[in-house]
Amino acid sequence: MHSWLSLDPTVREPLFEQLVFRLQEAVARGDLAPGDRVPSVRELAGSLAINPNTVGRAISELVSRGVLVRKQGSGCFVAEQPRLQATEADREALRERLHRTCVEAAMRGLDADDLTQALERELDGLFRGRRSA
Amino acid sequence: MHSWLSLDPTVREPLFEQLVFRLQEAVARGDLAPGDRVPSVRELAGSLAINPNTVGRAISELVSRGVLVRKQGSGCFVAEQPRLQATEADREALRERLHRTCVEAAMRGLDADDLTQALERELDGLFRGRRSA
DNA sequence: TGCGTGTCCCAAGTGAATTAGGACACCGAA
DNA sequence: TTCGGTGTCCTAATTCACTTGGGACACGCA
Repeated sequence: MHSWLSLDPTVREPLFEQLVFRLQEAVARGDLAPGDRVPSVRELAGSLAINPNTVGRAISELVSRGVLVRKQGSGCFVAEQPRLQATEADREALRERLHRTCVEAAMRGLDADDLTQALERELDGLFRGRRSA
Repeated sequence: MHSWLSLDPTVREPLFEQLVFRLQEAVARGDLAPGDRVPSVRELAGSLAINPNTVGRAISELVSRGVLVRKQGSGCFVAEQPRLQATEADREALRERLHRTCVEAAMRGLDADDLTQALERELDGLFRGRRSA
């Protein structure tokens, strides 16, 4: 179960951040649809062999982002209606992230075409059939 | 001096990684051209108010990436000839980074067009006049 | 009522990052 | 040659986030 989840303890990225990303990835890909119930904190902790507190921290992060909602006594669920519109802070964060990606890529011999093509492929895999307008 | 440098101690990103990126950014923008001398370890440490060892670590990272070269007794310089071609590992790292960026963006209400446009703007600012082929 | 759920708290261990101080080898100019 | 500036390396100590372990409480549902 939870085959869409797997954490790497050897990487420097904190476990809770890895879990945050994995859960977002599952939602983005549709493995977890709006309204779906997320495995319980203790269940996730058991199958991932990590501490329930660490799972709870990841869940809290996603709740604060509006990706998940909590129901005291019942469990956590994927938000029924995903974020409608991004904030200016979100767009600024995206710019900063892409800026870093471009600089790192340029220093490793990659050019503009490499970046454009790589992004296109990623978008094809993720937004297939949901491209806006 | 060194107006192209500024570190933020409040952010969780390690100082030496921030410095690595800032130096790469300076090279990518042309603030530091191939052959230019980088301020000395002790000078940089002084103006940034950080430990010389931390600066040395950042320099070492860039030397191992081929961005800088060291000259014992003279100083560090921007490599005369930048990386010619990227390795497969570089491309894989780029894919992974873009994948994360796309998932994060999707969870915040941004769509494919937002990503494409943001990348285009970034490339315009960075690769202006150097687009390949 | 009872069980499973999320939530919260506190203490301890672990590891990376950073600092501090010192020492050495090399280059170039006086 | 001498000397100052440079990169390089080492060790110790500090700081802080992450993670764990254990326990406790409130809530919802059968």
